Amino acid sequence: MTFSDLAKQLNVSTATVSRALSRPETVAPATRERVLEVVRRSGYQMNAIARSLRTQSTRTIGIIVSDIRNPFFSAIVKAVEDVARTNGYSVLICNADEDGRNEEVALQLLIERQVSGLIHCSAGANLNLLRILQKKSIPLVDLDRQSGLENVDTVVLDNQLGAALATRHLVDLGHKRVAIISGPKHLSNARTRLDGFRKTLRSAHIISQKKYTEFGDFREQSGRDAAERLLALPTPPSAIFVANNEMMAGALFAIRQRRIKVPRDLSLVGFDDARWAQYSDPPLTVVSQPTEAMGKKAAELLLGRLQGEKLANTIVFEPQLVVRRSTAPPKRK
Amino acid sequence: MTFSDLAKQLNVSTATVSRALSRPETVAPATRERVLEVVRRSGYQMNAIARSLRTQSTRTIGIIVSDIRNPFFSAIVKAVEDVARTNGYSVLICNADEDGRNEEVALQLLIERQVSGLIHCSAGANLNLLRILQKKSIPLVDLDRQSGLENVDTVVLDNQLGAALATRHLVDLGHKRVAIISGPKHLSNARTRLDGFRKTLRSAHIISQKKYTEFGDFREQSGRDAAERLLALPTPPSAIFVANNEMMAGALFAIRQRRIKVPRDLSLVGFDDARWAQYSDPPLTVVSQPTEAMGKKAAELLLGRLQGEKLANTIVFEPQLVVRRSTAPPKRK
DNA sequence: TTGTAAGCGTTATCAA
DNA sequence: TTGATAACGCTTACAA
Repeated sequence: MTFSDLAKQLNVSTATVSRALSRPETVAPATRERVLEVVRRSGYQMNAIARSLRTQSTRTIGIIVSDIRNPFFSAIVKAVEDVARTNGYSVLICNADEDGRNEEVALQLLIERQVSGLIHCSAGANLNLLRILQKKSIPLVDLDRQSGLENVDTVVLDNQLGAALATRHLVDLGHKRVAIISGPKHLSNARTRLDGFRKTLRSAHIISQKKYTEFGDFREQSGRDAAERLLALPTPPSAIFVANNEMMAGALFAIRQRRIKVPRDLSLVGFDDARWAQYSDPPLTVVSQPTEAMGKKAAELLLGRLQGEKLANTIVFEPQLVVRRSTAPPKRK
Repeated sequence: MTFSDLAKQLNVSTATVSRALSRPETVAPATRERVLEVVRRSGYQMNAIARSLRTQSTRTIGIIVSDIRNPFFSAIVKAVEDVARTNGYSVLICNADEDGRNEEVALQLLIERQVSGLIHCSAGANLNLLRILQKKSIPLVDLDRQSGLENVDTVVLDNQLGAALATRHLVDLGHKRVAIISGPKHLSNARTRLDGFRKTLRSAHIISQKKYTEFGDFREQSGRDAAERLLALPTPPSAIFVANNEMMAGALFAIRQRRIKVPRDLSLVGFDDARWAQYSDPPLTVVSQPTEAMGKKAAELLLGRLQGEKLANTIVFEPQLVVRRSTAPPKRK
């Protein structure tokens, strides 16, 4: 059923039907009622595709996440979908699985589908593709990870501070052999965390040793592998800072396999307070970030842009250290 | 940039451009190359909205989940997105948050956006809206929860068996005071689990007592409340079967607050093996379900339908009991 | 206040 | 093999 069917039935023009539905105040009360009544009775459903083509607006926001199974990103998606839906927008979701090629495909797709805006929280995207967005003046917000584009709204955590909080805590407990399982070098958030870690050690006059610096890819398996290597060292670290929750899950696996007691033999600080961190054995000390708030903010910035806001904003959220029971002073030798 | 711009530049008609891109074999090799070359150089991006309007096909699949933060659903979404993307489909995601009204809004939205098909894993939807889908012959697959519609593809777990496995395990350990924290009565999966629980108790000649049957809404808070009530009983249960992972998280919270020792004072079996279940203290005994496989299957059934498959399939997956350390024989009095 | 008609960017039919 | 043109279902000048 289309407007023209309805129009025939009502003996009015399609324009009137359209107006009655989209801008009711521009239609005489009597006709308006007549139209709306028939629309209700017939169960007519607007064709949003046709409308989008005509208005050049899909009211759809795209989101690319790097790993939808990571609770950090589910929380983001939830928040984004929430503000989208309540503002009459829909969400096209793409999962890059921490893989740059998937991300390119996704980006391509979203551009073709004419999304009104994009929330981007994924890997080292193809900058050229992202620039296409800008050329088409499709607003973009970088979330959690910075693409490096100019004049882009950005929502991030103060990762440097987060890492510093974690490291400081370890240092204050008396740890000297402090290791890090960092994220991949091409991601801004990983780099900043590593940076905060190093600076804090330096300011405590501890030399951050190369053998205590491992790199993963933010996924579980890599955390496990990195932990294995660390634990196999002749003098293994007495504390590890793991730079995201997925790698922490992997690290825990390795640690349990070796029957290492946390925190007696090894202190552990994680990044991002996934729910399981508090249920874990022992409950994990972590740097927590306000995930839902970040997602919400990102969506709001995007909507703001779509409503004409000119300037790009950068919002920095504050991490918090949540001390639980995976950290303790090091064993004396 | 549009076909007509390209056409002008190339001195061909828009029809030729369209053909060169969509059905290259229908165009003379020479012109084809010429067209493709210009398309590449100009960085032209197809407008999928216009195409959708003309072809009456959006190649978009909608998914309504009841709680995206629940790892069960993130796994589903991941799997669905995966097979969608590799088949040239996009995914419009809606999060109902276990709320029927949100679900209606979402459904409305997805219909207007002309999704090619819908994967439905949410609450007791409005059957009338779902019927609209059928009238428009938009294929629908029920995942995890059955809507009650006829001739609909369905992917479910054998919930009855799952609950039986869990209950049997408890009974075999010698528990007589076995409680359940069930999901809401209006959800098919909740009902079936409760059913399996009751039948198993009966077959073990244990009367399932009303005071040991609590209902939640599959969300964390309700699990916590239900556990509180159970634990406040004059003779509390010696074992609880919690019918989903979110409510388990809540229950755990209540249990820890009361400093009840699991499994010494209380045995616990959960439903769905979220990752945290194995990291929990103690690691949780759970009924596990092959979540990703279920999501994948659902997407495949949907694509099958879109490719012309006539008959509705029902696929039933098998749960497995994973025994960890939250269950033990009851304390002797 | 309403109607007419053009137009959004594709695809598909038909003719050349 | 290619081109002219209608059509998909809406919105919006502009005219009546």
